[in-house]
Amino acid sequence: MATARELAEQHGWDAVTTRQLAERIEYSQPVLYSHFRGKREIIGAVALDGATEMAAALRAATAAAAGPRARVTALARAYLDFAARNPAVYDAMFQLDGGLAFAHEDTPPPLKDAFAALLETLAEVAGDGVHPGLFTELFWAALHGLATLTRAGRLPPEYAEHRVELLVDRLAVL
Amino acid sequence: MATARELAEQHGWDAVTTRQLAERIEYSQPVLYSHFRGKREIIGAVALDGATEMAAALRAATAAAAGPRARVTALARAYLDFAARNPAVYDAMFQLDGGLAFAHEDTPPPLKDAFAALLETLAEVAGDGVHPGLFTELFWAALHGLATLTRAGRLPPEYAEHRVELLVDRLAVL
DNA sequence: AGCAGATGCTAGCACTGCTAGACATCCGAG
DNA sequence: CTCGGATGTCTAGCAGTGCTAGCATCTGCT
Repeated sequence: MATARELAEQHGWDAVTTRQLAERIEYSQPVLYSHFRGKREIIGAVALDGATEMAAALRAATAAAAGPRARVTALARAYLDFAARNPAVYDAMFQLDGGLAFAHEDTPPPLKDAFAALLETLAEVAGDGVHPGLFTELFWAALHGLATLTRAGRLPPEYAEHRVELLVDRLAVL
Repeated sequence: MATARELAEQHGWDAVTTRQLAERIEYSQPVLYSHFRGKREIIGAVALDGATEMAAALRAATAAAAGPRARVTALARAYLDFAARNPAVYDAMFQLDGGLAFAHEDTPPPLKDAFAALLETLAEVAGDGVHPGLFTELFWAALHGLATLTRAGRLPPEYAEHRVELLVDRLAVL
């Protein structure tokens, strides 16, 4: 898993072939298949790992901020920062097919927890009469859009900070 | 191009192999390479085609609505509707690597025009002192996040409409 | 009639994820 | 002290991928 993640961050997921991976861990290919059902499951494992890490990063960022507005801003920045610093892991979580279930009762705990980390901070700024879960989904979608479009070169990176401020200003009810 | 799009919509982009494609158009593989430099360019061509179509769909939706609020809501619905109805084309535009340039001066006209279609309607609700382009980028990112996360099964589809309403309520200044 | 360019094909390369079957090695029962 | 089975690993190979080199054929101009 660690090697897959490392390889993906260095040369992109395209470079993470079973042969490359096997060579790096100094085993032959079939050994991989006695630990994972296939490449998809390797991606899924990296994704779960990343989800745990992201949840921790989000909580650390919000804990260090005082007041609802500062917390939400810190949350958004931490999210986008995580996506920018760990593009391969972010891809494994949300872009690639890791065979993971979302928004079901059988969603793996790390994923649920990452969503919970968002919810904890966002619930207090959802506004009256707005379901916190729904608000979190919307806020998350906006962050996800910013993260993916920016990294894919679809949005110029210069004004990233302005977009975050606008996002918090408009979405959060303070 | 039409065959590639058809095949992608029916069985996903994974099924769009040069062999499959060649067989469907009743030619051999190498013929594809005398029209396109590679598979990437085929995806790019489908993407450009889709961008033109999307721009038209967005303009048609907003033209039929009266008042800023109705226009923005119609725009958002039309965008998400397009993504839901043409998942393969949407993927070609924003998810896959079609070798297209974004946010540069050499961005292909259809892509610029699709962004312009968003800008036309969103500029009037950006709010005072907010750059219309920046606002459009943020709104677009939110829509993109909703579209991709919903289709990937990351967001439950039941409350899609509520999310759109919340998005318009919060982001647009009316 | 003969040539040139366009147009298409067959065959093949290097790569992908994945698997069957053989081979070693070790551990515990008799 | 032997030996059967479990365990772990490997080599070799399959079917499929994007892409290309090189050869055939057909068309239209001179």
